Amino acid sequence: MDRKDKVMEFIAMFEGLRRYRRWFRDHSIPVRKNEMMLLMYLVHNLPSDSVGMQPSELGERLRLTRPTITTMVNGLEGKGYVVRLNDEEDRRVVYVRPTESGMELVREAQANFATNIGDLIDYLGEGDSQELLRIMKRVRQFMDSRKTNEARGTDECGD
Amino acid sequence: MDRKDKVMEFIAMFEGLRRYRRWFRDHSIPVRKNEMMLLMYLVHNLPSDSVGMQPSELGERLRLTRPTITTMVNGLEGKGYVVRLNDEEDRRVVYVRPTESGMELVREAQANFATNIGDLIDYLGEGDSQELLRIMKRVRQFMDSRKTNEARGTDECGD
DNA sequence: GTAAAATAGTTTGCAAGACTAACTATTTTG
DNA sequence: CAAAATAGTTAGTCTTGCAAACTATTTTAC
Repeated sequence: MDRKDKVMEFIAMFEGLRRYRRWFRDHSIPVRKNEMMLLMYLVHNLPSDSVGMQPSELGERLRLTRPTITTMVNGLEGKGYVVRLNDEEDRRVVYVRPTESGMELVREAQANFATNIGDLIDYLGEGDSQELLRIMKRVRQFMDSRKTNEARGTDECGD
Repeated sequence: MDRKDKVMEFIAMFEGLRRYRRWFRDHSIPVRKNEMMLLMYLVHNLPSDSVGMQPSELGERLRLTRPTITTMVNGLEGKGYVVRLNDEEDRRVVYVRPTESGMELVREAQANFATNIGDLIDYLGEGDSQELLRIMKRVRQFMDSRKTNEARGTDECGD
C-alpha cells in the first residue's frame, strides 16, 4: 500500500471512531456523557487506599485541561456523585472522590455500556479484541510521548 | 481478564483516542478541522468520473447529519475550496465538488498529517499498523450494522 | 391528473465539550 | 523574605454537531 493511502486510512479510521459515544447515548442518565466518563474513570482507577484523585492527575489521564476537569467535577459534585476533599498538608491540593451514590450510578450505567461494548467484543472475538487493546495501548504510548515533547515550556498540555 | 474490566478497557481506549485530532492542530490552515476532514474525504473518495458528491451521501459516509454537512459545505464554499453544482435532472439534488484550490489545500495539509501519522505508523511498525487497520475496519462494520438497526423509522441516522 | 407523501437540502437556534487567558491561594526556591 | 512555581478556579469563547421546522422538488396513490 502507498504510504499516503495508509495515512488516509488511518485518518478515516480515527474519524470513524470519534463518534463512538453515540452508541450509548442514554438519556436516562442524570449527568453529561463526559462527566459520566470521568466518574467511571475515577471509580475504576482510584486505588482503594487512596482518598481521591487530583484534578490535575485526572486531566493528564484523560488528556483534558484542568479548567475542563474543574467544570466536570462541579457538575458531578452538584449532583452529589463526587466530593472534593482538601489536603491538609498542601492546602492547594484537592482530591476528588466518588460518593456511594456516584459508585451506584456507575454500576447502573455499566449495564448499558456493557451491552453495547460487550456486543462489539463478541463481534470481534477474543483474538481480535485482545489484539486491538494491545495495539491501541501502543498508540496511546505514542500519543503520550508526542505530547510530552510538545509540552516543553508551556503551562499545560499546550495545544 | 474479567468481562467488566475488558469493557472498561475498551472505553478507556476509545476515550483516549477521541482527541487524536490535536496532534495536527495546525493553526495555519484556513478552514476548521471538521471542514478539512470533509474536504480530504471528498478529494480522496470522489470517483474521477463523478461530478461531485451529494451532501446526503457525505453525511452517511462521515456519520453526520445533513444540516451539519450543509454548514461545513457553506464554510468551504465561502472560502472557495468547493463548489455546489445543481443536477438538472432532479433539481432537488446538489453535488459538492472540490475546486483546484481545494485540492491544493489538501495536498498541503497532507504533508502535515503525514508527518504526524507517519510517525505513528513507523512507531507501530508494519505489522501492527496493518493489523490495527484490519481490526478497526471490523469495528466500523459493527458500528454501521448497529446504526442500521437503530435507524428504523426515523428520518435520518436517528441518534 | 392532481393531492398527499417522500426526498434533498437549508435555516435557525441551541447544547455539549473543550480551550485559553487571567485570576486566587498556597508552597517552594533562590 | 521576595520571586517563581504550582493547584485549582473563573470568565469568556470557539468548534462541533444536533433537532425541529422550513422550502423546493419529485414521486406515489387514488
